[in-house]
Order: sequence, then C-alpha cells, then structure tokens
Amino acid sequence: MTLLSTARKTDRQTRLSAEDWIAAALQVLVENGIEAVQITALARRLEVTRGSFYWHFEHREALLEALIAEWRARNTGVMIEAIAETPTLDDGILSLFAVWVDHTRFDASLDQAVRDWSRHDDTLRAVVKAEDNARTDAIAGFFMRHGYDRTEAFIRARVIYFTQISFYALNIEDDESMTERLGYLEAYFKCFTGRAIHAGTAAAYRDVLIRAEAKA
Amino acid sequence: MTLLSTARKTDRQTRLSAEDWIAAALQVLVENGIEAVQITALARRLEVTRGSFYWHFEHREALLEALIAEWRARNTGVMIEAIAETPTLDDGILSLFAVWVDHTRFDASLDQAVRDWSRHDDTLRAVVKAEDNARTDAIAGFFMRHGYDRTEAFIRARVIYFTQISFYALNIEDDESMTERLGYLEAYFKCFTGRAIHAGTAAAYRDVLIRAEAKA
DNA sequence: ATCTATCCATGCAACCCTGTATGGAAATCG
DNA sequence: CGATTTCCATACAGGGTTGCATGGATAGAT
Repeated sequence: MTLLSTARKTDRQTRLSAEDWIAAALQVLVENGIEAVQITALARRLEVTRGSFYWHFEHREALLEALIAEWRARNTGVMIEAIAETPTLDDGILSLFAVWVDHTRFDASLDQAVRDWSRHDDTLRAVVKAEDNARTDAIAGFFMRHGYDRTEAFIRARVIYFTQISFYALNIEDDESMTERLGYLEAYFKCFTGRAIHAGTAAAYRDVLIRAEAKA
Repeated sequence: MTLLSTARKTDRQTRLSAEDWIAAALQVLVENGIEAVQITALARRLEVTRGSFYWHFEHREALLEALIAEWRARNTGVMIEAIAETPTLDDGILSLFAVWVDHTRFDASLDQAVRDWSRHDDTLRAVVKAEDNARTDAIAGFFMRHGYDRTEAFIRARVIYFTQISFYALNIEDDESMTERLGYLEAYFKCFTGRAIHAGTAAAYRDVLIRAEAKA
C-alpha cells in the first residue's frame, strides 16, 4: 500500500499547483458542466486526495471564481479586438469568422460551458450578458462604419452573433468538416451582410484556413 | 402535529396524480435545470413526502423520461407544420415568427431547458439533434420552394433557426418588449431572406400580434 | 357500513459531497 | 545536516439524495 502510493506519486512529475486544479476543473466544466466540478471527482482525476485541494483553495466557491476569471482572461474582448480596425466590410466579417474558428484565440467550448452555467447563476448571468452586449455592440458599430443604418446594423450584428452562438451550442463543428464549412462561406456572407463577398478575398481566406488546418 | 398535517392535506384539493409530479418537474426543469429535478425537492414543493412519488413512478429515471415525452408532445413538429404549406415567402417567414412568439404552440423555455439537459446526456443529445435537423430541413425546403438554391436555402434556414435558438438562450425576451421587437421586423426579414417584406403583410402581422398581446 | 384499492407517511440503509482538523512526507533553505 | 515551509493523506462530522419496505389514512365501490 505504501509502495503503491509512492509509486503513484513518483509517476507524477511534480506536486500540484492551484493552476493544475483549475486546469482540471476547466476540463470537467466543459465536458460535464458546472455541477460536475466536484472536489472529490477532481481529486480522483488528479490522483490525489481532497487534502490537496483544501491547501490550494479555501473552498469550492474559490475554485469556481477562478474558473470565471480564466474565462474572462481567455474570451473577453477577443471578438471586439478582432473586428476593431478592419478596413473593409469583407475583412471585418472574415476576421470574425477567423476568430470563431481559431480556438487558441477564442475558446468556444469554454464560452458555451460558462453560458450554460450562467443560466442558473444570477450573478454570473449578468456578467455574461454584459459580455454578449459588448460583442454585439462592437459588431453593430462595425456595420454602421460600413454604411448600414442603426437598426439594420444592430439586427445584422445580432443575427451573425446569435448564429455563431448556436453553432457552438448545437455542436455543429462535430458534424461538419472545415472544407464543408468553407463551402458555405459565400452563402453566410451574403446572408449576414446582404452583399456578395469579393471573390479574391474569399479565396485568400480559404487559403489561410486550409493552411492552418494542415499545420494542426 | 396530527392536526397540522390533516389541515395541510385538506388544503390540497385532491390527491396527487403522476401528471402533478410531471408538471412540477417541468417547472423545476425550466427554472433550475435537470439537476434540480430531485424527488426530495419536488416532494417539498408539492407538500407531500417521497412516498407519493414512489407510488406513481418506479424511480427518478421514469420521471425524466416522462419529461422528454412531454417535450416531444409539445414542441416536436410545431415549426415544421407552421411552415408547411404557406403560399408566399412573406407568409412562411411570418408564420415562423408567429410560432416563436406564441408560447402556447411552442414552449420556448422547455425547448431551451431540454437542450441544456441534452448537452450532458448522450442519448438525449441524439434526440434533440434529430429534431433540430428536422426543423432546419423544413425551413430549408421552404426556402427552396421559393426559388433559393440548395446551399443558400440551407444556410438561410440555419441562420434564421440558429438566431431564434440564441434568442431564447440569451433570454432576449426578458429585455425586449413586443413593440420593440416588432420594430425590428423589416430588418430581420431583410437579413433572413435577402428581400424586403411587403408593407401590407408586415402591417397585418403587427396588428395580429398587438391584438394578441392586448388580449393576454 | 364495510371492504378494497388507491395514495401517502415513516423509518431505514446505502451512497455521495463538502469542509475541517491533524499528522506525516517531501522539498527547500540556512 | 537540521529546520522550516510546502504539500498531501487520513479521519471525522454534518448534510443531502435515492430507493425500498412497511404501515396508516382516505376515497370509492358493494
């Protein structure tokens, strides 16, 4: 028993840090929801006892706050920056598309998980709603900079953002390959903007994404 | 103690049925999610003990299956029927809008709650995905009947449906009045279809909804 | 009025989760 | 090498949930 447990311990590179617990909690949050983020379960996963957790954290609530902080650090403002100073309409929309595809810049699964969580947590709900509003406002501002009137800009911003949110919520990424998805590029662009995308811009975008796919 | 309990019992009109338990469970599911659908909590809510539950149901799983059955009965096929044999493009889109607003025909909160639940339940996820596909297929078919090519019809169906799903998911109905919402009618229509809505049709639709609001 | 089927209360066993208190092992520093 | 800090294991208390096994109460039928 002592032999076994020491063997287990040496298998692990180092002792755990608070970040290790947060990382494990993030995984569980994304995979099974906030209710599954339990100290006992995480301890089993990390192959330690709950004693470790209560050394790094005061209580479960502290871990949950760390998860929200992590979400803020990763996903807050990313879309707003992506669309901020794009010269043309085509560039702006494609820049948004690029963010939504690049999960190193925008963690879609985490965003989805936090939104699910927020639905039954009043404090968090306000935080997420504020971020949602900031995102749609940024997109609406973008449309206005490119000649759309106020209401149309607002609705188009809502439509494009809401579509993307559901895209994650319904797990479409699991069913659709990147090439398949790229095949819809022109149709999406037309629906979202009411205009046709410039052929050259679309081709360049496809090249970038296909090259990124190949590298990954 | 005996006096108190008999008083409590006579306060209730009748003894409970399985449907009473299902109704209470539906409320809790919508308000607090599937994890909150606990027999002990429901019993407290219904002011009986868990003995009642285990007479009407075998176990918790049986109740959960009843909830899914209820969802199917209420929400499955509603949108497909609404859009089935609509003569004009305007009529079809407005018919969809009407379903999404009329919560006696389509229980949006329940749909949302079931979709949340399905995200961590593999069996249910397949069921919900099938329904989602059926809905988008129906809308895509509608667009094709009105002259859109295959891909554009599919993407427009996805955009209009996904936007609506997020509309519920982000609880926009809580922030936006019906008149405010109706103000966006033309913009939504233009974005979803790529065409302008007929002025007379829009006016008639507004009249119907405002009258329905006044009645309720 | 009695009898029976329906419905619910009560108590018990098994399991799971959080949080704390305490002691031990391991790493690091003097 | 000793001492101290860092990190984790163990044990215990408190609370909550499911499911079952009875027995009691109530309504409806004969």
